[in-house]
Amino acid sequence: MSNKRDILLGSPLLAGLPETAIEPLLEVAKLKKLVDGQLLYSQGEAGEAMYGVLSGSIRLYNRSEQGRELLVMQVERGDWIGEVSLFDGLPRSHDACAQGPCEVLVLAKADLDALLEKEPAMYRHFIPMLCRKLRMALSYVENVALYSLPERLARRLLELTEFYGEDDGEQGLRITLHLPQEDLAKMLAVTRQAVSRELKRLESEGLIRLAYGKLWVLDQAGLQKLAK
Amino acid sequence: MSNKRDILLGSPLLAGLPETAIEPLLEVAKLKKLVDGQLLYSQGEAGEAMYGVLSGSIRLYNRSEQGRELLVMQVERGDWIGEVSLFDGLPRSHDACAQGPCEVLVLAKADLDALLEKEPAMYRHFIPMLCRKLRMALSYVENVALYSLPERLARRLLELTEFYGEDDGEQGLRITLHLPQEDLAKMLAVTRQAVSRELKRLESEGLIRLAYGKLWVLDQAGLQKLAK
DNA sequence: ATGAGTCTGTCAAAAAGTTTACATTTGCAA
DNA sequence: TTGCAAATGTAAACTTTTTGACAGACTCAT
Repeated sequence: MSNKRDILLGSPLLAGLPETAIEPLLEVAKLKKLVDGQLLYSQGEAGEAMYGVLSGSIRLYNRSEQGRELLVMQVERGDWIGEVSLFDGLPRSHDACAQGPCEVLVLAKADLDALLEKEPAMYRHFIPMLCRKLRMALSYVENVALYSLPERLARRLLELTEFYGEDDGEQGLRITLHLPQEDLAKMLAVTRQAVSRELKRLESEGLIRLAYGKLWVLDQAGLQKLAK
Repeated sequence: MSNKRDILLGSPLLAGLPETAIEPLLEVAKLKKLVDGQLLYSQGEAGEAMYGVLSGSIRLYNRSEQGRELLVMQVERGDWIGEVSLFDGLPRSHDACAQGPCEVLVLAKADLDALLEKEPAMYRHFIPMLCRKLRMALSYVENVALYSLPERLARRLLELTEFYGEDDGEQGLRITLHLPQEDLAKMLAVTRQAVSRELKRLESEGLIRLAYGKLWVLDQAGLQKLAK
């Protein structure tokens, strides 16, 4: 119990919540551990809870019947997912998979409803989150619909550098994220082969450096120019 | 003045708002008329107001530097747009253009802030709207990234039939919407020529009927099968 | 009724990305 | 250290869509 409380209070999940909401939330929320690849929920299901990521990361996928896969979002520690289905009652829009081992906080629909009933001021705290996700989705639309693969790849590498870039002593910024070309392809909605070809091209132009499972961004300005 | 009040009270814009919010809103909101094609706001600008559509429709576009255009959303009477930038303070994510003559209600940022300050319960009423837009955007992502042109076209035609389909005495449902193939192409993120080719194919298979500026859906089940 | 602007159909050449196939490299665990 | 699974590199053939170009059809306002 005290364990759950400590983890929760130490995470950014509750930042900005009114005091009066934190206590009851601590009461009802449950802790859940996920192993790598575990499915938290899947597209089409009814939404029974929302989840706060305490450690690890959760990936949201869309899958077509033909087996094509799209990696729409990676949610990190401190973020919530699954709230939309609780608000509008519609089915899950994605598969949610643990990427590596994860701990999530589970807030059941009934508990959320009760909390909101007692503390309607809490509604307000969902607005920035929804706005952020809406912008993310709209930007995804814009990118995939208006820009070619080389442009999208440059943009995505810059984004990833922003979030996961780290100076590791080598030249340039290392993108510290388990990110095989296969996954990058699923983000960009193209095949792995196409990504491989383009990455090689970027490397030959000196904009990035590649090694097995690793990627350094050497020339952000150069990528920016490609990104338009 | 009473004109504005009448229009407003007769529109679905205020549905669900608490009584205590409607009165002050009526006070501060302004009426604005737009001519066909008029730009309400444009991508990158700061958000100074949100807008409720009273009549006509507003289209949201993204444009690339290369001149490619994407028609992301068409907003109809009873819907609000532009609220996101007021909440998060970030620039407009789209160009907003009047499609045909429009009347919109203008709610300035300062007025919205004052209203929310006085009536924080109003935050709650933005949540369903944000959820709906988020789902729309996510579904757009899924479609454009996972499905081929023939599939996307079938899906879009079915959606349009849902919203704008009308029995006009002829065979099938007429899509009552000014929708040249050029615009359909901008929704689907392909060229007009590709849309023209695909529409012809659908017509030759008996799923739709085409005439200059008009389109009837003859076989929804058939489209559904194409849509996967 | 007519001319201008809008909308549609079509085609050939080019480009972009997929598919299929296979070889190689790397990291990790038994 | 060896064997396996994961990740990467490459290439030819193919498919889809774009590009650029043009002709014809339709509408509407003057």
